Amino acid sequence: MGDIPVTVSSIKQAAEFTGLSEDTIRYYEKIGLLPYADRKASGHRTYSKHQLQGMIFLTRLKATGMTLEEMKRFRMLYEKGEASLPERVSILMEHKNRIQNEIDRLLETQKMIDYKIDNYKEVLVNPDLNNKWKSPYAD
Amino acid sequence: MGDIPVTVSSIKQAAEFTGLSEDTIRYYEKIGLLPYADRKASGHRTYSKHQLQGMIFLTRLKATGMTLEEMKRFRMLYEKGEASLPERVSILMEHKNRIQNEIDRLLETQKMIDYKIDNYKEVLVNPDLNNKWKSPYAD
DNA sequence: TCTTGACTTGGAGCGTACTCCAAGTTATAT
DNA sequence: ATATAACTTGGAGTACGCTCCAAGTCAAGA
Repeated sequence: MGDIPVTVSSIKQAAEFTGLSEDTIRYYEKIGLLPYADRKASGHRTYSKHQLQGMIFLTRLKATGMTLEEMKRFRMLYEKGEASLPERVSILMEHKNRIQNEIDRLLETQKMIDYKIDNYKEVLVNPDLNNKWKSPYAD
Repeated sequence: MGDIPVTVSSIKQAAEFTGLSEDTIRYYEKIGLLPYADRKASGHRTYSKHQLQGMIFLTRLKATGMTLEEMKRFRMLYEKGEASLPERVSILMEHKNRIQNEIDRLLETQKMIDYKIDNYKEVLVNPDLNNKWKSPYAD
């Protein structure tokens, strides 16, 4: 006995679930980032829970700076099956490293902003400081 | 006695120092994100250390997701002088919050990637798991 | 049956942030 | 003096990631 395809969602529901717009989902399919979706007899797209979860994962990758091209490459590897697992692992690890670098940069900038806010607050309390003492980033 | 203008850098040196391209610096000036730069008699742009530091600060804001429009607004306030200090502080604090949210999202995604990599590694060790047990994000 | 809303396709258009180019001027090294 | 590099301007073009539209089909309730 074969699997029963559990294709439950319309594109509208998929959009609600993933936070993507319907247009964006169609666009992703058009550029090959998402596989050609199953259609009902009417031609309307239909999505399984599994596919929706895959889409959510893609949105996480996108939200953390992966380009559509890289995501597409990742999906292509997935389609190739198990033999591509090591390469998929290395793509994910590389992306994780990029995320770490991004976090480091964000933390540094937060510090810089704190420093600048402190300067601003000192000037607010004692405006004379504004011209007498200029720190880096004090402008 | 007036200040001696310490305008030392060419646009090329400014580009090297800030990591922006020369074209980008000219573009920023064109859209009003950077003030109209001082020129030498020849018409060539010239930048002071102070201006270079301001540019570096802008690159930090940009690298952490601030749009050129927001940065422009920040600079406009700066031009208005001290009266705009409270508003500048609030812009910076808001941006700092956005950075924090971004950091949180990045950390979450890192966790998700770790989870997925772990699944992949289990499948690599025992390929039978690939079809028998599908976790979320396992595709 | 009729109407309203959801969906389809292909393609055009858009916002952001550059990036490149042409034609001309200025600076510098030999 | 001359060649080469650096710079100027205005404007056109590009890359990415959507977003919108027109014209038509399909679905579901009154």
